[in-house]
Amino acid sequence: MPGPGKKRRTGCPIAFGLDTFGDRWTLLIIRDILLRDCKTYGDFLEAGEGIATNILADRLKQLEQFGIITKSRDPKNRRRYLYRLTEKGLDLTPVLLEMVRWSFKYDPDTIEGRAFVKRIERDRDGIAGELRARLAGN
Amino acid sequence: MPGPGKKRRTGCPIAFGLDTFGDRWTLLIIRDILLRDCKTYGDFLEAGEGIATNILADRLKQLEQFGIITKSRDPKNRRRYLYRLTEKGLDLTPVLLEMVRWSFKYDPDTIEGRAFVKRIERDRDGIAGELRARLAGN
DNA sequence: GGGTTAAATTTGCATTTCGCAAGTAATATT
DNA sequence: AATATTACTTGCGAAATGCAAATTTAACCC
Repeated sequence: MPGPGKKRRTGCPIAFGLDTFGDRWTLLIIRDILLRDCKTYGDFLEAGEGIATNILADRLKQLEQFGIITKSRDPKNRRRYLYRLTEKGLDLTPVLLEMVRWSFKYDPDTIEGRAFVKRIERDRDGIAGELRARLAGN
Repeated sequence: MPGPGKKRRTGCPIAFGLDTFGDRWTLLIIRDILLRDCKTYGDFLEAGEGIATNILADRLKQLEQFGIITKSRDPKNRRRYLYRLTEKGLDLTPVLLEMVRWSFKYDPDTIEGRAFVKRIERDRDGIAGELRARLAGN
C-alpha cells in the first residue's frame, strides 16, 4: 500500500501525474516495458536497477489499478504473467522521451545515443508510433 | 538526507532524471516557480499542496546542489531569499508540459484549459520561450 | 542600539514507506 | 510424486515523511 497512492486532488495536472508515477520506481517499470521489452515479473527484477520484490509487486498492482498496464497469463507458459502497457501507459512516451532529452544534456554519464536524442527533437511522433507498433505485437 | 539523493548510476537517462526529481515534491516546486510565479519559501508553502516545512527546506537545498535553482537575497527585502530556475531547471519545461498534456487527457478533474493543451502540441518551443522570458525579468 | 516582527529554517517525535532476506503458492517439468 | 520456476507475501530494521513547536537571521521601529 505504499508508493504513489497519496491523493492530492487539487486539479493540478502536474500533481495528478505525480500521484500516479511520482515515486522512484514506477517510471522505471514503464521504461522497462517501453524501451527494454520487459514483460514479466522476473524481467523487471533483472532489468531494473535492483528493485525489491515487494515494491515491484506493489507497483505492478498499482499500475494495473491505474489502468496503465494490464496483467494476463502467458499462454506459452502458464506459470508466468505478461505485463503490457495500455493506451494510457503508452501515452506516457512523450514524458519519458523528454526526460531522456534532458538527462542527455545534463548527465555526462548518460548512456544514450546522440542520434536518438536528435531524433526525439525532430520526430517525436514517429518514435512514439514505432514503440507503439513494436509493443502491439505481443 | 532524504528525497532524491539515492544515486543509481546506471547511465540510464530515465534513472538519472528520477535521481534528480523522482519524488513527490521536487517537480511541484519547479512547477511553482515555472507556472505560478513562486519565488520565496513562503510562496512555496502556500502555493504547494501542503508541503511540510522541513521537506521544503531539504528539497530547496537539494535543487540548489543539483544546479536547478539558485538562491539569492531579495534586494527589496533583505530578510527573504529568492529562488530562481537556472538554465538546467528551465530545460525541464518540456517534461512538465508533457505531464500536463497526459493528465489533461486522463484526469477528468484536471483544471487546465484545453486551449493551453492544444498549444503545447502545436507550439512547444514557443511556450517554453515565453516562460523563459517571463522569468528572466526577475 | 534594544525590542519587536517577519521570514526561513531546524528539531523532535510519531507514522509511513523502503529495502532486504526469507518464506509461501501455483504451475510446469521430469 | 518430486523438483524446479515464477510470482509473489511476510517480517523486521532502517530511512523518509509529516506535523508542531522551537530557533535562527535579518529587517524595522522607537
